[in-house]
Amino acid sequence: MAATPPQELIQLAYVSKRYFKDGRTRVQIAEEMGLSRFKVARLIQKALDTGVVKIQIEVPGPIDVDLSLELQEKFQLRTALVVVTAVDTDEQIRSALGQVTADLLSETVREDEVVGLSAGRTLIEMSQQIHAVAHCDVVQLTGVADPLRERGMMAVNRFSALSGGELYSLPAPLVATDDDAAAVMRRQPAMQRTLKRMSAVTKAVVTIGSWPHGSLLHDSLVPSGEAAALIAQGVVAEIGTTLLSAGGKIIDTLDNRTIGMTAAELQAVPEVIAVGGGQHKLSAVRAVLASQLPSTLVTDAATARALLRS
Amino acid sequence: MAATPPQELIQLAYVSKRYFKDGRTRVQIAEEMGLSRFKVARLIQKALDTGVVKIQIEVPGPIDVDLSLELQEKFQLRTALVVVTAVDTDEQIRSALGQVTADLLSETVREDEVVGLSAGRTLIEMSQQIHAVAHCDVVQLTGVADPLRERGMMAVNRFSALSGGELYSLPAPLVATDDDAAAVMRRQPAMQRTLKRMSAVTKAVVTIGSWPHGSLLHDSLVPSGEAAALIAQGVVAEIGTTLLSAGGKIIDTLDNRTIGMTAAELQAVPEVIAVGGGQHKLSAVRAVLASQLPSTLVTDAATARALLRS
DNA sequence: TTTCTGTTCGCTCATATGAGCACGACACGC
DNA sequence: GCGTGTCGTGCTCATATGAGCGAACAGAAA
Repeated sequence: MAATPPQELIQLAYVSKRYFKDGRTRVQIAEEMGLSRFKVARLIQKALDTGVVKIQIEVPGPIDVDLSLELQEKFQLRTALVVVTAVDTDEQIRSALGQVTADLLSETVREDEVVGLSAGRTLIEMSQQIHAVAHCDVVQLTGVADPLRERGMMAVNRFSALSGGELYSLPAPLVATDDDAAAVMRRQPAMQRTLKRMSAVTKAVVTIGSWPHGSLLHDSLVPSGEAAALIAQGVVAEIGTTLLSAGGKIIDTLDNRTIGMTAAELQAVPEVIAVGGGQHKLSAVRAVLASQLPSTLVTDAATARALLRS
Repeated sequence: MAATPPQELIQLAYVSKRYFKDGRTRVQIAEEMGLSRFKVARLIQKALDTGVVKIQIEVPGPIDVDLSLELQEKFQLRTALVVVTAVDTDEQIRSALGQVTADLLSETVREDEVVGLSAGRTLIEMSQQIHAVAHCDVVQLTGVADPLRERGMMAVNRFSALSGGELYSLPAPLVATDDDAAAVMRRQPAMQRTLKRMSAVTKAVVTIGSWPHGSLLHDSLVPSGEAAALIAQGVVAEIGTTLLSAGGKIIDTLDNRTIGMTAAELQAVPEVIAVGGGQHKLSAVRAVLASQLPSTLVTDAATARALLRS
């Protein structure tokens, strides 16, 4: 095909500018230039076809829209958010996921919702990045993992302070030494208040833990040597206090000893936002998606691509 | 203003993609997404406003559209073509001007027009670059300048060969030694045929000569020592065989001795394309524009910018 | 020449679109 | 409690737009 000659290029460019930049209608441009509106329409079409006018869609910020939409489609999610990071260290990824989750919550939390937060480093990150959120109650969904120590309740504390609503905290370990200990703790009035509130949660934000590496629950069990048995049972992931097999099946072995929202309660939450990504979390994220528990996923680009390949 | 949150960004990007890339109508998108068409319209508007959708207009090839349009506007030209060159040597500029002029003529010359060409290096360049043109007669508008020697008639010869029409050549010097010599030459039948055809020219392509440096006519007069007197009379430019003052006034001192299209005939041509640019031609181009003779100008970016500044 | 074919143009008419308006939700101040 | 301003929303209706059509023309083939 022949190159478009210069005089016509000028005309294409001029018409395009009037139309796209200046927002005139085709009719106005036609009158102005003494052409028929059809001619103008064809010029605009030609400008589009020949590449004189380029339309690019690009979101500001660290979201990869294409990946997000593909994930959303493939896994039947209400929303998927794929975060792009400059470097792929776990540190960076966690920070970026936290930022995006913070924005997501600022955006979606409505007045007087009941927001549930699990404990985890990514959500601590989130709580540091969030700057505004509607007035809402905050429910701590899981007990505090030993490795986090005093930082364990940071996320709910900060978030609740910001939201100005009621805080339902869970001052207890993530997992108790045995069933009885768990039962005792659950009976404490402070606990009861929070546990009862679980069923009112409208939006749960849970981090994805990867077994065996990258799970706070796993790490809490290692000292007592119990982790191996669960791995043998096929646990590859946790979401909140719920353990999952590679196929996304719920593994309830530990349920009586964990303190936090139950799998059944989680399933009843209208909006479950699962957050997780990074090098070694791929199969955990896959399991979580297979479980159908989350309606929204926040993850990183590398993980997203790997999920789409499989 | 707050940054647009991620979930909304996804929506903006998705709607934009459907609309701009996939060409769906707003109504279709609205149905597909379960929104009102007004909502979709507002999302698209927001995408435009926030810069999620960027529309850039950029012509392929060496034309600067903005400068061209500004020139066109400022000097009331039918068309202005501003050529962008990688390097600003006269050599490069001449080649680029030739190329663009070639494309321009390929585009605009209609069947059975009568095209007039002046002699000059830029038009020789043009004749080498042009590959197709409608069938038309070609009239040589000026005699041959001594410095060009045998290349003087190259442009008309090549152009005419390509067009397949009649060639009206002017095998004579650009300027004769005196009025009588000019009259004698003009009376030759071959000349008469061409000179009579001048009034039929529908499209004249003339190069802009700059006095004192960059003019074939000037250089032809230097040996006989006559150039100085004309410069003293204020000649700063020539277009074809017509001399111009800085204000664009026609200086007719030499008219009886030059062989070629007269100023009056040039004024009568419906479309006069003036071609010229390069370092030292600025004031000549300015004079030519002031003369109101050309309806189209082909020049380089540096000259265009200088013209717009003044 | 005639005929065929492809291109460009401007038309009609159904549909899409924009401007402006009215309504309801909500937050704020008295 | 009650205005009152500001949103976000979807409406109406006049206008802009796209799809598809036939006329006009040019170049190629017969």
